[in-house]
Amino acid sequence: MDNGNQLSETLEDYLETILILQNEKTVARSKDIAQKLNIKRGSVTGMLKKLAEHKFINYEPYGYVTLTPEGKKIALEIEQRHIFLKDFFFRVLNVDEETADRTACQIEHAMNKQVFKKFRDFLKKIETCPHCDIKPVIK
Amino acid sequence: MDNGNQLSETLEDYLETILILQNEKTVARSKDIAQKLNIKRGSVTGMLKKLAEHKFINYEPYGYVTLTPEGKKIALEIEQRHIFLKDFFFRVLNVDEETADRTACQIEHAMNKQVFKKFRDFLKKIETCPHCDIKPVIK
DNA sequence: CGAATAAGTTATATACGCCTAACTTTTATT
DNA sequence: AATAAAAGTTAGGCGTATATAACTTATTCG
Repeated sequence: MDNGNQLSETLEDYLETILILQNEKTVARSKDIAQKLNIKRGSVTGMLKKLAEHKFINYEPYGYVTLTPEGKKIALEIEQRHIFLKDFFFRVLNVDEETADRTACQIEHAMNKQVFKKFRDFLKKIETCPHCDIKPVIK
Repeated sequence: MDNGNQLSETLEDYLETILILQNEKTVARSKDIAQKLNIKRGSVTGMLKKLAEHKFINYEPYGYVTLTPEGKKIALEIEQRHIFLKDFFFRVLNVDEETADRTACQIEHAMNKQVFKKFRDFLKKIETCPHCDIKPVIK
């Protein structure tokens, strides 16, 4: 079925994870990707190949994984949504951190750019309201 | 993998659809479920069996499908979230209706009861704020 | 350096949810 | 009632994403 060039949630999660690992430890390793995503090492390889086919990552067998500019763009987008949404659930709605994180992780794929922007703008607007007294969402 | 008795998004969608069809046409038929979910008739049968195994629906081959009390409870829950979320995206955030609906359809599965309640209470609170002047979300 | 360990890969298998096509049952038509 | 059409089912297949286990390559350390 034609997915309109749209990445699956799973592949988006891989890109996000690779970005986080790059930031945390300078390089993303297969083992660490597996650990973050809570899957086995063996399952990672095939996905990396798929991401490489789409030119979202640079991948050499037994080598380190890095994001291409295109991959990084997507990863940053997803990461930004994740951070914002988690913060909203955690700080504003007062959901426990683990649930906030898990919920953000799913919703970040469901909101497209347009919807996310509108949601962010909406919260920006009301967070300054003295009457509502909303705890600020970290930008 | 143990899913902790948690229904998949897909099965939740089936329950929601069956509920909607019951309301629209008094009975849910395989053909209409397929149409609503945008899948083929042949794909529905297996899922109905699965839902019947879980005791979420009453299912007899070639018969009508009805929700069990347990199934209805879940369906109502999901439907409620859908209506609320769609309305939020459509009326409050001013997202186009089709996108609002599609986004709600995904997020309704991602927010658990606790998170959804907090989100609803949050919006209830700010929608009354004269300063913010939020268009009301229909209850 | 060379053996042991760690990391990565490959092949095979499984679960899920969909499709298609052929078949069966039910319903409608005359 | 007979037959055609509609609805439902079944069997087999596919794509995605995962697991396991055996194997290969890299790294570490005595």
